[in-house]
Amino acid sequence: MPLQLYNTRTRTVEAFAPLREGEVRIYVCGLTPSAQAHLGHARSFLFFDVLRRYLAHRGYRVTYVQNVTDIDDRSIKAGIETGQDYHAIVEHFYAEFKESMRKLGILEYDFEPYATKYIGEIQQMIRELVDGGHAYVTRDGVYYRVSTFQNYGRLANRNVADLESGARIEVDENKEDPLDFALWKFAKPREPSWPFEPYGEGRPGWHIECSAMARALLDPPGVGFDIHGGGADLIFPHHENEIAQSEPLMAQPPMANFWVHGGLLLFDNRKMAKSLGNFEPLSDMLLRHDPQAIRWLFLQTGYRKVMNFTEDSIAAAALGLSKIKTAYRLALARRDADPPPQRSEFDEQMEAALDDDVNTAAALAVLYEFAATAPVERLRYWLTILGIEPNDSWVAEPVVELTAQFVGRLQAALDGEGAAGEIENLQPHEAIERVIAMRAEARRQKDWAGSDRLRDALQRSGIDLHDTKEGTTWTVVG
RNA sequence: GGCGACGUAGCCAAGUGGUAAGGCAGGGCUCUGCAAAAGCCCCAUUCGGCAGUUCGAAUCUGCCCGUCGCCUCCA
Repeated sequence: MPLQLYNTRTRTVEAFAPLREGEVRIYVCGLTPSAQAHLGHARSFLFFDVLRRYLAHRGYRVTYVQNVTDIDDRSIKAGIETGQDYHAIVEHFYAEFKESMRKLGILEYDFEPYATKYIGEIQQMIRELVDGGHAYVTRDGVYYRVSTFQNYGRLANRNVADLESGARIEVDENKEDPLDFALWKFAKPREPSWPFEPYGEGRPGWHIECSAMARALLDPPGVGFDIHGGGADLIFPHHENEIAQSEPLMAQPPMANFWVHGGLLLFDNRKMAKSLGNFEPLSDMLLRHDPQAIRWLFLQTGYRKVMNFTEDSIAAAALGLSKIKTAYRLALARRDADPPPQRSEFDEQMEAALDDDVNTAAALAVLYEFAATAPVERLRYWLTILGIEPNDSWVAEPVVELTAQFVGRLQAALDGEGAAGEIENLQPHEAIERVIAMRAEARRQKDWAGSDRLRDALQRSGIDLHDTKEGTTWTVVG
């Protein structure tokens, strides 16, 4: 069974097949870094990261492009108001975004095109549109003539008449039609601009960059690429406009075979926005929460569904993930008994879940079912496909949280046991091991009271003990 | 006003015609000197409401109630 994937273009779930044998080309609309990114951005990009990893698992060579809109009205305005270069602002926020993506375990993109690095390609496309009668020049820019594109509104299931009657479209007497949109904006004083003969100096409109960069990087011949993605809020007008700009110039539309959109993330049941007072930068949120728990939380919900974020939900996800971490640790301990690598029921069920329109929630259920019995190598493999790579923190005790003061605290807790001196000058983890050894000795002598006092001392110092058949392990608690 | 999504146990959530996955929380048991951890088991006669189609509906149709999104920059 091939991968089944929902296609916004056809509004159905379809069997995925690449246009070129063995190769999948994906373009995802990236960030406009004129402000800090938030968790909603993370949800969207996290989904495309999983899709990409799974396509690679299915044996496809994946080319993943995610653009950077490094010029827009907001960054220009902010630059003028604060006296900074608009591009310095963009670079600052984008660097912060990339750091967040790294923490979330998102794979590096194959191409990360900046709009301002593709001015030539953008201008070339605008020329072709003007030459073909799809665009016209006004006093303040070059506009796309929507009336020349028959399929306008098809992706978003809107018809032109309804759109035109809508009261929310601003009236602009420069435009032939209210639906027409800017391809090129002529420069006003102090605005960054590029020369563009014969039309006039200025900068690209928002939508044209994606059309131009997707063509340049994924589809020079104009016969389409495989997947175009983004958040559901981009369907209209952004993706509709991209199609309108691209398809009249193509040898063989559609622009993208599959259009894939991720559901939006809400906070307090509202879209996150500064004006609503529910905005928290992604970088701050990553300071408060385990990035893998955030990914786990998103994996629990269908990618197309609107999802409401709450602090309770992330806490529950973190607990659920911790169970998997423990299972992984146990799997590591019994790895000698693992069967030789071969396809198993576990693999079958994971693929069945992910083949079904990337049903990560179902995949997680499979993971929970097999976590206690699967070979550690398979467990690691599938966790990695989901972007949850087991790292050192999964197996090693988090000694980093223990400072030199910890030993002092432990000594104080041991006061009266005559054991404080035993751990003098030891590193935190050595001190813990020492006390565990002392407790083991006490237990051997059936000195339960003494054993329990040592355990209590560790507990008061923030260390929980777990007795297993293989020996005693410990974890740091709050 | 137009377009669309959603409403499943205390909470999160999968399932979209064949008789309710999974996670968190809760309860029980096993193991253990005790505890913790872990493992096993239990936990919705029912899917916002009301009609209808069907042998059969959480899943399809209609109406109603509620929540949200897009139509303007937006992942």
